Amino acid sequence: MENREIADVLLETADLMEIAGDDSFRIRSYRNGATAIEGFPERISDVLKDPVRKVTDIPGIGKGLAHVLGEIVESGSCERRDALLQKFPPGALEFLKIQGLGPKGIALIFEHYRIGTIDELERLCLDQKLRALPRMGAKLEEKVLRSIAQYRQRAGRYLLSYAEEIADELKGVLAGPGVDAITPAGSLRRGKETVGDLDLLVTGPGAAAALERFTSFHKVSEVLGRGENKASAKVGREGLQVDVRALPPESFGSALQYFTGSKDHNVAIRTRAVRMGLKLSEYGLFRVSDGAKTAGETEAGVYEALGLSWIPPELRENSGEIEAAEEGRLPNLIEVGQIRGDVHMHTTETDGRATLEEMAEAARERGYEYIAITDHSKALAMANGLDERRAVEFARRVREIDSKELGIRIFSGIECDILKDGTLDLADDALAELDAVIGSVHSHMSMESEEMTDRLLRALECPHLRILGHPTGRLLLERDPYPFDFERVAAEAVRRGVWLEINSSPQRLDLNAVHIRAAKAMGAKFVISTDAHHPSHLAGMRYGVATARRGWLGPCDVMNTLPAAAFAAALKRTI
DNA sequence: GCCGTTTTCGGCCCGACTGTTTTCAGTCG
Repeated sequence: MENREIADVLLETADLMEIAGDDSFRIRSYRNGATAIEGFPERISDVLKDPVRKVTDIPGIGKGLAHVLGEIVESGSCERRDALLQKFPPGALEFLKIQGLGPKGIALIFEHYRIGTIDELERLCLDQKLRALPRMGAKLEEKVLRSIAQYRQRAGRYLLSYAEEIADELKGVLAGPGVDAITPAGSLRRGKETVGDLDLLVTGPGAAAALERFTSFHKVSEVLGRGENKASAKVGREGLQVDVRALPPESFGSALQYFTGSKDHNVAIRTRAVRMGLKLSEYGLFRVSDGAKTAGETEAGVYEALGLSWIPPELRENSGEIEAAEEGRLPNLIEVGQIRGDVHMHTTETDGRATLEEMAEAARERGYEYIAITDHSKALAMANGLDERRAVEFARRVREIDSKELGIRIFSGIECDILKDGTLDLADDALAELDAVIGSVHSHMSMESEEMTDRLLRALECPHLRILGHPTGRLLLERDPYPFDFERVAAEAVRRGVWLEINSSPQRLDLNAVHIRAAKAMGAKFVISTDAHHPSHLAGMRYGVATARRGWLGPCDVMNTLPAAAFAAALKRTI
């Protein structure tokens, strides 16, 4: 059992405990324990097996949780969770994802109505029965209905990072004698921020045996179908659908092209083929006149036969890439290796889980030339945000460490809250002391579009602001972006020389590809950063880079591809 | 439930908004 899965059980238990009204500090301990386990470098199940090791040596794990961990590794659940699942209907945990309903509200609903599904909750709102309960009213019913609609929209989708995790695990399962290659296709290959299902292509004489291993994999919860060339199954606790296809080498290229999509891209490509007297399917590219096969072994060969240069998967959305490929003007896309520094990260000074030194060391190991330490500002009280005095003091410490030559340049910075009125959370003279100021919205997100636009425009007026952090505030599968006039804000950012962040956190990926491309057209500059709260998060850079590629960005558009000295100079430049 | 220690239990992060009240609980970040 992976640490991540153990952590999920703990988090789920904590959620249930919250509905049950358990002690809030005990609940927090469960959450803290989950965080500790998720970030732990070794497998907890191995540590548990080792008679010499003690899980209680992990900070945040005491006697109580050690016992719970044993139960989880043993059975996949724990007594407390099972008891709570008995007490509440199975849909209880889903209810927590509905905005406006918290644990107290859910408990109250369960007390009065026997419901257990989102559908029944919707019925309750439509029948105006929620308002009969204390402290609930018409507005809440509306809010819940709106939220249910959003919830349904994202149901059945998974974060890119999660799909990648499952894909990596399945690669290990599928690998074996006679298996030449295992290639993920679909939206995972295109680097889309969320993924509906997973397509894995297997080639080689051992492919049939690989399908067998797949369907008997212990994390498969339900086999949906199993034929000679294809197997489908639901995998993992979340039930992600995975299709594994065995392919002959002669049609690998056309199959990869076909299963990578997107649908729109493929429709356009096939239409193009028809116009050329060809027919494209997953089995190959064929001449209509005599049925002869003209391509199919490699993907590049398929595109070439259609008069196109090979199109990077991230661009395949039928949004101009085919024309560009035809005219030989596909963009030179940015690559992960071109990023020279991560310029948005947190430390234990606020809500990060590693020290400044640990983060710097991890960044150095990744081969970065520089980083910026950007902890939170005071408005984010729950994160122990920095006030002016602490911010300046911390910047001094950062500079001291920097001068000690850790083998990496460290810029002092802050992720400063953009307050409700658009002013920044810290005074100008304090911000002036810092190398890199990111401005981000973390509160008052339900403003009207006009007000939010004004707020962001006002923030851009601050002369010290260098980067607009996660500009739309979305949380994937959780919270929609706040509404604002993106064009106006991007134009103003360009005018003032403020860079737009592409936040690589897999829960954010903010800006999205569409905004990136629009902003680039307006002349915007970007940074791609991870918002890391732990050394392990630094690896998330690839998601941001994938998103940037989907937005057609090249290395020249991204400031943190600059060498340290040039980046430092760019930080200083003011309009 | 964890931690730290003043070794045996007290402290653990909190401010602000929202919709519901008629003084504030619940939710959110």
